[in-house]
Amino acid sequence: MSNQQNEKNLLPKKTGDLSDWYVAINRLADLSDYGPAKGTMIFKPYGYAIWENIQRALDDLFKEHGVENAYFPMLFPMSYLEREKDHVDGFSPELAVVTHGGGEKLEEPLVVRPTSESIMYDYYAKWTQSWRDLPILINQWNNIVRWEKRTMPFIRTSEFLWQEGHTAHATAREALDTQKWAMDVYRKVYREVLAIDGYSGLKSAAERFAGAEETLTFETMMPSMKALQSCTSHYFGQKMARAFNLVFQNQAGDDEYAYQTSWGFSTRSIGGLILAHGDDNGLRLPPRVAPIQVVIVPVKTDDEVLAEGRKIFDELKKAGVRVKFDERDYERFGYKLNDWEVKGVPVIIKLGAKEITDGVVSYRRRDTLSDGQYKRAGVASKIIKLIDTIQADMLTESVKFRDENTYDAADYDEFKRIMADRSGFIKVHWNEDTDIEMKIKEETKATTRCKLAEQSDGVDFYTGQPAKDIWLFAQSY
RNA sequence: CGGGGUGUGGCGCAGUUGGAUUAGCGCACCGCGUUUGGGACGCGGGGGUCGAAGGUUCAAGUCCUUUCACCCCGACCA
Repeated sequence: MSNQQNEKNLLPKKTGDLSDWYVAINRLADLSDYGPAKGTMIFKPYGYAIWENIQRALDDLFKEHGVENAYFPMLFPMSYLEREKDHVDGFSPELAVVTHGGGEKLEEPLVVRPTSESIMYDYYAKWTQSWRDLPILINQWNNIVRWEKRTMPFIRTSEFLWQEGHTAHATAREALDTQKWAMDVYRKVYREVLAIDGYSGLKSAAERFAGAEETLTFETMMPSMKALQSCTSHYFGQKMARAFNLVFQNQAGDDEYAYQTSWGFSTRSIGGLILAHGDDNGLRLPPRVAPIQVVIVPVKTDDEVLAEGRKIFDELKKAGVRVKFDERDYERFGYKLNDWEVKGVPVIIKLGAKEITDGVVSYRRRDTLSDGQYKRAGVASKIIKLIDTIQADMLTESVKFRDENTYDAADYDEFKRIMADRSGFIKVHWNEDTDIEMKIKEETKATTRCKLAEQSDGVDFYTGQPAKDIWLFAQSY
């Protein structure tokens, strides 16, 4: 933290130095801590609980689709990565390599997985003979190490957690459908669980995953107007299968390389969540990811209030709400309210003698900071409705923010003006050209985020030539 | 990897320019009491050897040398 404030552990303004705010909120909301080695982080219980909620949402959707979980080793020989040239070129700059084990130098160094395509596909090849062995639909929840030069808790760390799904199919169609299915799942979880909307589409050749033929991405807008690449889904065609000799005999009796996909969703999403929804008072968690959805804070911890608090607690718990009753008697009322506000709990119930006398339940919504009351009788169903409303409102807010900061640019001058004046996302007609892309990056710092699915007749904003494709540009995180 | 910065109780910092009594402050922590409808107050406590190593000096947090680490800004990335 840079300056004076924090006399009382208060949070800096989000509208001030975003980096200060981000670091402070991680500490004050008890989300994370720095690890002892550069770029590593500790997921504290409250932060990890958010991840568990995300995991559950994704995992359910994967399994519904027939994807099974498995686990492959974290260490494998360097030679595995080297079997696909683009793949190793993409990852070698950020590899952690184990050269010694048991006090002796290893004959062949082992890499700590930066992603698992190579080791998994080698085994897929061993397991596959016939078209009947396909598809293979495997996911793993694991950790990944990439030696990042510039790190930030959750957003980019040397070690991070994610899931990586890896599939092999008998046809290109099936693989492409799977690639798209995974992105649909991701988009759904971002929207419906994290209450964050963004843009999805195909990456340009320059921004594509190392070794992939096509990469689908979901790009979300952060308050700095920078884009956060929030998850990706790749189509490999037969490229990886060739490198790993993943061959099957098709129904006609011919040998054929399998068609493959991989897709990943990482703990970076938590960083996006913090940045997208947080405000000057701290974290704001959408109810579906919130480890605690409702907290009951007693004004005084006397017997009457405690008894009533426990009753409300039981009712909400029975109704399936993740609820906490803050019975701490060594902290004051005001302190506790602020504590839960910083932690982003969606609904705070304030319980005192007044409420008991009047037969009501007072609450505050964290998202809007507005207060309200319900009749005591049947309060659980009201709270559940409130939780749904908050979830929906936060998504609406996110969509609005995204749309309000997305601009069209007819030509490069306008493009440059927008980037310089207010930043944001820019939609343009453009014919993909890597040289032009590089030039734009140099001049404006903006890069292509993705090619949107929509198409229309228009003119290329850079060259003035006819163009159908609509591309999204922004500065990336 | 380039540029900038910082290492002093758990956290945030002052002290370093011009070396010198037992190294300070705020928050946090412990005890007691008074408080309690939006981050309480009083009194009393505990805790650091100044990132590390070496050197100069009668004397080093402060000067010199070396070294390590982390943070921020850029190029690379989920």
